[in-house]
Amino acid sequence: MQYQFNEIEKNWQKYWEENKTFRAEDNSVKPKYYVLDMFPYPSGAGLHVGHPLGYIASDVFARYKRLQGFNVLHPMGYDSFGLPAEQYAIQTGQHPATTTKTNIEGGVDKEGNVIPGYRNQMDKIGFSFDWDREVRTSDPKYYKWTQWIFKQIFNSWYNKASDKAEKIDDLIATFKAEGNRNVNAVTDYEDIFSAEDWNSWSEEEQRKVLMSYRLTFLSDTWVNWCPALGTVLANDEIKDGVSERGGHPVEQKLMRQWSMRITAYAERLLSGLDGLDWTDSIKDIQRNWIGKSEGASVTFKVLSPTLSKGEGDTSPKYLTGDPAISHLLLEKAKEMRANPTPAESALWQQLKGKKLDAKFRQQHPVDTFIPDFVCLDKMLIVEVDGDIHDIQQEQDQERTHRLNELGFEVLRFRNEEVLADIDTVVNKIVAVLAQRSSIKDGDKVLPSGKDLGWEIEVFTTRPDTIFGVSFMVLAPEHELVDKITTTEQKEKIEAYKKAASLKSERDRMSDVKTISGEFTGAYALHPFTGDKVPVWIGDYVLATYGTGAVMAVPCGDQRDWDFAKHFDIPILNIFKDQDISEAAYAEKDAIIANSDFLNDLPAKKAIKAAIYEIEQRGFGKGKTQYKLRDAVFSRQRYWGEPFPVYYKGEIPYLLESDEVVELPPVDKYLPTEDGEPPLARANKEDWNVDCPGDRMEYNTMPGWAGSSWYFLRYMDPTNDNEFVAKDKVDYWKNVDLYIGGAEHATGHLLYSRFWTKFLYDLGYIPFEEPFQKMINQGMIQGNSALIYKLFVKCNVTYSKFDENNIGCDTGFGSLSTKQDFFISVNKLKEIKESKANLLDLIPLDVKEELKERTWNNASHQKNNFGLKKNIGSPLDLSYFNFELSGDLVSGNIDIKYLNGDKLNIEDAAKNSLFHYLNLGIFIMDDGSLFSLRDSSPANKTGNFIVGREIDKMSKSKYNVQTPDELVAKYGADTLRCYEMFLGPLEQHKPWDTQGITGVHGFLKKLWRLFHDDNGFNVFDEEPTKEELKSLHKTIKKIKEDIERFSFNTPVSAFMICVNELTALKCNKRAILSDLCIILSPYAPHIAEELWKKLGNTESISNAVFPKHNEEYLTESNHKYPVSFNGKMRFMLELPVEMGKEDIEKEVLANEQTAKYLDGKSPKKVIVVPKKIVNVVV
RNA sequence: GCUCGAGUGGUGGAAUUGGUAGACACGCAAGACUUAAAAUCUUGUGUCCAUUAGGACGUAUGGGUUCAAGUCCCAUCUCGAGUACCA
Repeated sequence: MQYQFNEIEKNWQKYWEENKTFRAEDNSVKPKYYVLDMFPYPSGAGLHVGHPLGYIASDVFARYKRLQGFNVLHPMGYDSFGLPAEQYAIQTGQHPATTTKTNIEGGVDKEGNVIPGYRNQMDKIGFSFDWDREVRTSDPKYYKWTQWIFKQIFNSWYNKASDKAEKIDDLIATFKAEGNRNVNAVTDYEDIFSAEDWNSWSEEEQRKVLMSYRLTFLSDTWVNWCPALGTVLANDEIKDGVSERGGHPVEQKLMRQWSMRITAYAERLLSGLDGLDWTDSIKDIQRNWIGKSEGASVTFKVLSPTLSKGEGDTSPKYLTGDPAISHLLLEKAKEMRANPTPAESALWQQLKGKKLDAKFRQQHPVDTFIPDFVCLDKMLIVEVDGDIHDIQQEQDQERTHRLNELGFEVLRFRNEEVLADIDTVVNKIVAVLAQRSSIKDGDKVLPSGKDLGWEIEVFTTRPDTIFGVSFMVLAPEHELVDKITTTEQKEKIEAYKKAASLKSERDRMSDVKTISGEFTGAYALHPFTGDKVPVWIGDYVLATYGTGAVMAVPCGDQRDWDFAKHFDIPILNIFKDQDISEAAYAEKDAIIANSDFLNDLPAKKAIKAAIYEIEQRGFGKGKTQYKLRDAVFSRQRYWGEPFPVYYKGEIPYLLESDEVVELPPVDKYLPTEDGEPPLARANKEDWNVDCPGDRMEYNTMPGWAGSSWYFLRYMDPTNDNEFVAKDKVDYWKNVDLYIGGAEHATGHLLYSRFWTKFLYDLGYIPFEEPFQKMINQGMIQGNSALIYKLFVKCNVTYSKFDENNIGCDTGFGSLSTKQDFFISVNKLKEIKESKANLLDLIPLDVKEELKERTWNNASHQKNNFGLKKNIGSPLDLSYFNFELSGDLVSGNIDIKYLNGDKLNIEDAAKNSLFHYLNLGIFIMDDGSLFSLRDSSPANKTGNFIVGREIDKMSKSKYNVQTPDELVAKYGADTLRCYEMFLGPLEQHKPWDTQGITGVHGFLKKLWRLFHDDNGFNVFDEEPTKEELKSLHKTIKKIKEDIERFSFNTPVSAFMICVNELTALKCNKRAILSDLCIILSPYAPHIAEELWKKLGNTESISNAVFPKHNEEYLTESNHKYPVSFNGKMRFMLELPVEMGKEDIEKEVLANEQTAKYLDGKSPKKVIVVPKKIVNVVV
């Protein structure tokens, strides 16, 4: 009786659907288990054999868990918003909803192509999905809740104090009551405001401030703009500088965008990884992406250009007022001098005319102020304050602070003090003057001028190396560059900036080797030593990371070292006993030297000490920095979730109603002429909601919005009141096993962790991580078929010279053969190996014909020259020259025309895509020629072998293998077992159908165990010991293998078991029943069929996975491999319970032992009971 | 460059904690059945030497630890993935 897999599989698939066999119960006494596959995007191309690989593995596991008594949730749905459907809509004008539906449910597209439909394809493979829970992200019933989550995020801020997201209402209450002074939030808002400030602001102003706190916010951001796709892309959607989808160029553009403040979660996203059962590689990728670095931020003061020249400007400057307002200041000063207070007047009498050995000026403008008295040489300011100063102390403080920054010391006296005891006042001034050095004495004193007060803030992970700083480098885009550059360097700096800006992102990335930079002419002050440090610009410093500036430590950083060497900047060595003459020493294990208070400390301690000291002295602080950027959340696209947002002017508001905002109809899926996103084409009345403002939001959400929370919706897919009911999410909790590709490491897998943590913070779900255990299935690669074509050309060159040897006519022409030549790949190899010319493959008469034709073709020149064919050389006066050449090109051919590596030429040529095969001559593997036009197929002698290449499986390579064909030919059970049998799930492997016959044969063999020629043939006899051993050995192995997610080895185990039982001619019910159960996760259809034939009425998925019985596995004897010096020589069967000494005796007594001892006596005998014996000679 | 992973027959791969390397399957070869083909079945199949008996060599390469290494350690090479001037 034959194994009719097609019929069996159809019947059981129908049975499962009708009986809802795989429905998951929301409330069950059974323990829960949640098995999830990554969300598929339903493309028109349908599934290829690579897609179901993960689904089969998860299905095996889900079915196994059911047999183990778990209530299993194993759902499937579609991430159905996305770019391809929209691109297709733009091309064909069809609504993406229509094509998406066809891609899922099957049908015929506009061009008449049959679309199989994801659902139909999956059904054919016999998955145990609970289809009642299917979700589609593009369904308004689904995206209603995506919008709802967006609203929650909009209405939240991140409280660093509690380290979680909180409601924005609480923050507003705080602002109202006490301003933001005590708020510790993740925000880009830098100012401090009071409750009064807040309450005095308009709603618009308040909303602007709140925008800086919300976890999703609108801001002008530099984004990756892809002109070809007409939208922005997230960092993870770009690979190698081009868009991941389509490979289009990407440029930087400043746009007003929604962003998600994922950076608030950077630390938790990082630390959360530790508890996850994911591969190290994925964790590493995420760690890398988050990019945490700890260190310090340090501020360097910059010297003014005058001093920076090197020699310094030592003469005190007379004009110290802000040049921008100098005329105002001078006028005011004159006015004040004319009307001094009595105290001012009294003091001036003591100070004027160098009475104190220092020249004082009265009412002299400095910066934007007019202090009462100034000594420019000693940079001392003396102020005499009246009563008015009692109520403006804050302003005075600020003024003093500013003047201090400029290098001035400020002495303040009160009116009464001066009038009461002027001598004491003067003495004080004299004392201070004596302490201060003259500006002429050194160049470290900052001269006055508006150009001061500049600072360079840098971030460093190695504050311990701060004494090794010998220069600083700014990114060419750094805002200080223009200000600090000296006039001498201006031209060079401008040229460098221009060159750097012209370099594209890709150039900058690819050209990391070239060292370039330019000196600004300015110097910074080392905060510890006070040394002058030259400030350079260089494009190895990125404007977008950190502060866009670095303190360069050439001895400890290779890039700084390279830069210093290249520009001949001194390299200070601050490491004890380290040679830095050839390269920088970047390891953190060195001892610090030449570094003041850091000397003799190991790096780790030195880092702490340095940060402490930096903080103490107030020019920096310890800081942690992340590479992770806030995630851009707007797409200028149609086919995505609309935002529940409208605008009044420029201010966005959330729609208050809970109603879903549906995608409005539009006339075209293209941007408007003003460059607005497609949704701008919809009028206000086209939307299903009332827009209370000026307009709706025109952007849509990115692809990752819907997929960031879909695993929650499966728990409660039809709930109209909540995104998921509390009791359901409390029961199902997070995903126990997640199977999918590793390509989402920095996208979906990071974003869904972010949203999960957010929903957890707000108390909606009871867990913080969405996917506890994850397995990344490897890619199944396509095995492309290549056909090689040789173009044969005859090139002719000719030259004619006149009597004076001057060329008067030259030319070039070429003709090719009438037919192309296709070459069997083995012939190509032969030629290559023998290093012969490819043209040797071409028949002589063809080459002669081509030369002849080329000669005739050149008739005009020929007659003109009066020359014969093939004569002449460049030395002759006039000549023709012929040359044959061959160009080898390869093209892909559809793998369905292959039998092994042999091409079925006749069938392939019938396909319009490969019509060119009709025009060619095939050089077969035996060297014979074949042409579809000239010879009949019967005359064909050899075979035509194609080249093979491992590629990504894709339509354009004609190497796609669909599961449907294989299911039709071998059945779903065979496909399932074969895909698992191919190798470890995680590994990448090329697809090859050759081995599938072996797996198919195994299922046929299984079928024959239950049947003979007359039909079903199973008896109730008592099983033998061997039969029980074979079965229980297999039960044990299957359980162990599945539980450690080794999906390939069980298939071998089943084969071994079936082979053994076949050899034993076992047809006993007790054995075969259990075999059916353990096989059912892999081959569910045949298992169900045989289970039914065994007399069971319920589905095998309700059966219980049998427990193996150790008793059947233990044997009385063990076959010991006996080794001599580790080399296995013979086997010796001994009783299991025999002790070590007895085994040793037995082995040494054995006659074969004598042979291997070769007369020597054994030094030592190692006996491992039930394992091995090793004799050391 | 850095990080992670992997290198086992002609091929996919197995060997779970150091204990018989190459299970299972493909492919190939020979044979059986058949008019023939397909299907099916049987046998063989790491490499080399040897008629056999048997032996030598073998898990990318070179060292090491061990009674014993595909497995552990060190160095090197190759391939794959991620990332890329991240301070």
